[in-house]
Amino acid sequence: MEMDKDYERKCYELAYLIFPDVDETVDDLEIKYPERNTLKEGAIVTRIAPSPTGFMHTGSLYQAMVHKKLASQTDGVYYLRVEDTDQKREVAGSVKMFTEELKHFGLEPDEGVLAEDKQVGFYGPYIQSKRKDIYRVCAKHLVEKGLAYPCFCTPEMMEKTRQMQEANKIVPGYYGVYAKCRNISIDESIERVKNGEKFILRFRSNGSHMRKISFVDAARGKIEMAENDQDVVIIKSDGLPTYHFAHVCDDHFMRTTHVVRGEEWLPSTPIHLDLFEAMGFKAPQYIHTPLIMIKDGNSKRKLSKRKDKESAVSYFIKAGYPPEGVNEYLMTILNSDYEMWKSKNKDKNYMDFEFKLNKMSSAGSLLDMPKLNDLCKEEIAKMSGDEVLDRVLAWSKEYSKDFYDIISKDLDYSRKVFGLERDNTQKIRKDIYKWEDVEDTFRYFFDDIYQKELEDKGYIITSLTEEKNTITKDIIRKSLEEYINVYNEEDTKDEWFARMKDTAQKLGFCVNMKEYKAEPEKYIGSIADFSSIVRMAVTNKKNTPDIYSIMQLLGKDKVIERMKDTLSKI
RNA sequence: GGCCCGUUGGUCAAGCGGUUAAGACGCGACCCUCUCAAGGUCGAAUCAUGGGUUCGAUUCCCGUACGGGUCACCA
Repeated sequence: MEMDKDYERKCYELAYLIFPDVDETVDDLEIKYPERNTLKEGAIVTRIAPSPTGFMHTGSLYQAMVHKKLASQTDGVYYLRVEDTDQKREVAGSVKMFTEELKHFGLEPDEGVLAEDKQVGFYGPYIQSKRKDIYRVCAKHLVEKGLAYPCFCTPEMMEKTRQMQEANKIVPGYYGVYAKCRNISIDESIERVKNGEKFILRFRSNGSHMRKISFVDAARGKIEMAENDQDVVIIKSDGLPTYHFAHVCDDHFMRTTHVVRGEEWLPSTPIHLDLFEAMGFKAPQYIHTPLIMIKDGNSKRKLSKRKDKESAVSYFIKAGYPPEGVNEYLMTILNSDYEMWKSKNKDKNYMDFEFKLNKMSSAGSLLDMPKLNDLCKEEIAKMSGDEVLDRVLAWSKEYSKDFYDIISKDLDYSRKVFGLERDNTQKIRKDIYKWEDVEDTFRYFFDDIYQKELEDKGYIITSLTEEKNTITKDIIRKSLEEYINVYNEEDTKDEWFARMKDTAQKLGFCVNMKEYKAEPEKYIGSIADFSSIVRMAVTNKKNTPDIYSIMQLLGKDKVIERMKDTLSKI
């Protein structure tokens, strides 16, 4: 009894020695950062917690979607907290990039760090390096309770212990008898701190590896794991907390109800539960999301920052994937019944969908680029020509300046180009899924690009002779010569095609595809071949939308000029 | 290696003890067609494996294999 009182007193003495300037208490913080009572029952408070490493992972976007959905569905709060406790890895400008990228996808938070210089909310500061005082109050609390202690071990000593443990096949780590500083007397600790010896702070775990704990993951259900028995570091030598400790303090005092994080955190959840209990805090609900994988040879692995360009959200922005399409894709891998719902609610978007935690898949899914492309294609197909132009303008201004200059020269013309087979309701063109490809798809509409391509790659029309030996250079020449004479810009589409057929027939082409297919040897080629000659002469492309519309857009002079030019090169 | 999570066609997946095992992407064929893209019709293709439990297992339990994650003063 006497001893306990004495020990208790010494813990306070030690706490005071370590934190002489901390006079706030955990109870003070409880009052300063009260529970969010204004929220209605069942409101979910979530947070996205990026580290400012200059890189936003695609997985973070996926999680941002979960946060946004959960919070908005329950009239809760989704906030952003910057986790910058590892100052070595910090990259300037990260916060700006992160918030802008979230915004790009319409997944901006409601609270916390909303922009580089903008924080909103009563639970701040929302940047961990600015919350040092809070962690110190909490750490002091643990020292006072005898639940944290100074550790004087050097990295070299730690390394030796680890090697010994590995050699002897003992569970590695700092715990039990291997936790040297855990087992020194409180008097010695006090003495060594007084002497100015360097130390860090460790948690004193009372857990045992032999016991099991279980908790309910809101997406995966009950999970059973060994209790934590590691005396993890809570305050590092730079005075900042480790992730484990910051998570516990912040999510408690920011009143987070649901912690949505990647599966890689699952193994350390017992540590967090242990810490929550030690602090006397109620633990939040955990949701561990599956990792996004990528195919690597015959196996799959986690998206890697170094190897996979798709691991960075910025990749999708730079390539000009429409955010709507990316979001659609994320939803399909996020909630298993989304695609079903979507097919019944084509006109609605993902914000109208009721996201359910128990419908979350727990297996890591492969990033399926063809599927993403398809979804993006569908989204772009919904846009009008004007909208496509606006988007291409906005994208190219940022990522393809030359192209931007070219298309903004004559906006009326560009509007018609991008409205091609798009504004005429019935057959909507679906051949673009990202803005990056637009320049190549429409290159023949813009003289500068068209000319450059001819110089670089040459005239592809001669390739026709290789495909079909009846189509000789002579035939191509005759076809163009003939067609130049009869082309009439005033023709309606039907008249135009009749004229095409007429010309083709005179030269020996078959104008009826069925007849041609039945007896191809009777003709030098079909109307399709003749069309190809015209198409290539005008666009230098094998495949394009309807040539009539293209010719109309280009105008007679240019059409004739291009055909003559091609003629001179055969 | 210890611990944890996971495993239905090539990919994403529905299913929650009895189904001809949905659907989407991709792939193939055909149709439409001036070429593509699109659209239409059709098609090939899946319950990792061995034991239980049960009248009956894709579904429940255990083992095995395989894949992934994690074991820091990084998050």
